Amino acid sequence: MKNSLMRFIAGRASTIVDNPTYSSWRFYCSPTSSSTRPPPNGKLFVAGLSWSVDEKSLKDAFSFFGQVSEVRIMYDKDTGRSRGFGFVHFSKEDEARCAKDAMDGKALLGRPLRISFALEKIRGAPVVVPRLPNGNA
DNA sequence: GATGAGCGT
Repeated sequence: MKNSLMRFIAGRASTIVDNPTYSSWRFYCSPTSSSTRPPPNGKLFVAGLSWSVDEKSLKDAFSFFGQVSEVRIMYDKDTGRSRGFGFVHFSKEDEARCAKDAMDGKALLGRPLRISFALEKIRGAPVVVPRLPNGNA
């Protein structure tokens, strides 16, 4: 909470970093934004990350919008550097909505963030080819 | 020593 990452998100909140009063944080999150239908999973796909952003920085940044349950950044297996995108899991879908609407398009560590709702990625499950029971291949 | 749209073991 006392990380300086907040300053990259909201530049005007530089004085609130060490203050417990977050009265200046107005993210205009519509509680009932029924205009769009987000996937009710609460998972966010965060791309456009800088290559020097790690998971704890992301979680620290997104924790202001809600309770982040999981943060995953994809790193390259060869170079070990981040691939520039990751995933943020929120406890509530409204918080994910809030974080997306608030952080999408804005810059984190100098690079503009591109947030969208994550897809339903099944772990380790390759795309199963639906075999029709007709047997005609 | 670089790069920059994207959907994950």
